[in-house]
Amino acid sequence: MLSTTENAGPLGRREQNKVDTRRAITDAAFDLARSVGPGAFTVDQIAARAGVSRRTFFNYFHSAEDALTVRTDGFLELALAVFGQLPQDEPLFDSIVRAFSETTRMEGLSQHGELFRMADSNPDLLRAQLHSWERAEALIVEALRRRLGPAASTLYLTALVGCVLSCTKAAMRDWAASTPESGDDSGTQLEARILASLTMLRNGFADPTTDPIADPTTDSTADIAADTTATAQGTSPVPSVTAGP
Amino acid sequence: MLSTTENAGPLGRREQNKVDTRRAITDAAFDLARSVGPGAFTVDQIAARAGVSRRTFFNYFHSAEDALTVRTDGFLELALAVFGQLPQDEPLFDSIVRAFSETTRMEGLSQHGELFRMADSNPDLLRAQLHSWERAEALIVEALRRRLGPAASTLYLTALVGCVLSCTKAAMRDWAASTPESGDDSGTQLEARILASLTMLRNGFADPTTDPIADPTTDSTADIAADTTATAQGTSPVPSVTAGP
DNA sequence: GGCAAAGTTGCACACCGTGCAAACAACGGG
DNA sequence: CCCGTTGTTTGCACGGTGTGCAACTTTGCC
Repeated sequence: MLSTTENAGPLGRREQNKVDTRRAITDAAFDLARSVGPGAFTVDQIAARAGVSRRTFFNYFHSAEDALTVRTDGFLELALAVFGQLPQDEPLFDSIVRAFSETTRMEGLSQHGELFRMADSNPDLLRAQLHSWERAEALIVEALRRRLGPAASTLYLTALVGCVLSCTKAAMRDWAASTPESGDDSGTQLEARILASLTMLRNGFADPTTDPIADPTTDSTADIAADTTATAQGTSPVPSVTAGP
Repeated sequence: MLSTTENAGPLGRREQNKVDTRRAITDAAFDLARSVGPGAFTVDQIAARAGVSRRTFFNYFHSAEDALTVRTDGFLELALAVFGQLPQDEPLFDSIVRAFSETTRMEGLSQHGELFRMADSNPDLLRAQLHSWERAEALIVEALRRRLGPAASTLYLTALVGCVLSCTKAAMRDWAASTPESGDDSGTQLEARILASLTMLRNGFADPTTDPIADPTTDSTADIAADTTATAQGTSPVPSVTAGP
């Protein structure tokens, strides 16, 4: 029963080979997309660069664009995993905010932003990414349903999750657009935007003039929320046109 | 030759022919999707049924699925058109609610719901629909920017529009799932869900236990909103949403 | 070693999406 | 009415896509 054949880690050779192949394909796809541009290369080229046959590529991915959504999938799976580990008695919105804030610590964040930017010029890649978000939405709805119990209406759940993801998406878009070349602090830049957009959501988008990015140093989301509300009630009703920091 | 619409309107023969051809293609695509199922037919079949050549099909649409997003596009364009015609001094959220409520009066609403349901079993169709929503989002952001002026931050705009569309999408999903065979009142059923989800959004999704579908008779969403806002601020009726110039 | 399960590869085939040029139909002036 | 212009349709060709199938190779296990 005790086989002395050395296994590198908990994964068997088969599992490890699959992981490696998958990784080789996604890396090859990303390198090609970066060098010649998204949509400007063929599946054959990806397969050749990854060192596998064309047929094998299609054993792993449905299309060339799907091989580029791995980072997006990872981003969203990470958020889901973090959310699942948070205490159940924590206020719901706090859990959500923390889960998505944590995603800014993921590996390959800059690549993720780069792919976000690529989608602007490539409809097929955009569709693949949208599909990735959509799949994540279904998973998160399931997780939320387990947490909130069967009493919560489906409409409430799907609308909430859709809004949370829309806010995160908007934050990522803004972040990707504003940091073409990401520095070391790009993670915190993204986190600030996620925090800001989710705070807007929590406030029901009451105040259009708030530009929370201008002051991303606040570490407590409750402070931001209270602050925004206070601003809305304290100052006179909203000079929307003349709002300046 | 294609259609019996002898409309000698402002359209010349060329324009009219194009409209007819486009219509013939979309109708053929929808009929096929309904009869044999989405994704179970080829472009050649669509072209044959529409009475045009395969090449002509591709002069109008990029793919078979794109020919099925016309209703989705129409739905969102209608919302945008309604929104553009509303008075600028109306509270923003009220305009949004009204714009999307109006869409329930569109023609071919039941077909729209049917296509929504088809997307569940067809990834490519789902992607095409998601892309349609995405395109609409960009247009609505533009319209909102014109209304709110350049002071509103891009993050605020994109997050808000994304959330509004997510809520509408959730409403449509719930509606499409709950009314497999649509009756005459399906429009009001959908409208109630849109109202409910957008009210949730306005309240920042504060109360997970609310099941607004159970009581869709609420005619004044402002009541709910004012209630929540008053709770948060404690005093004045607060035009926080009303960023009117 | 040797067998069975799992994974890879080449091949064939239908389908997709597009550039191109010829054919065709709608305008509009003479 | 004829004819040139312009815009649309169509057939054709060609490379790329996605998948079923039948070898073939690798891995796991006795």
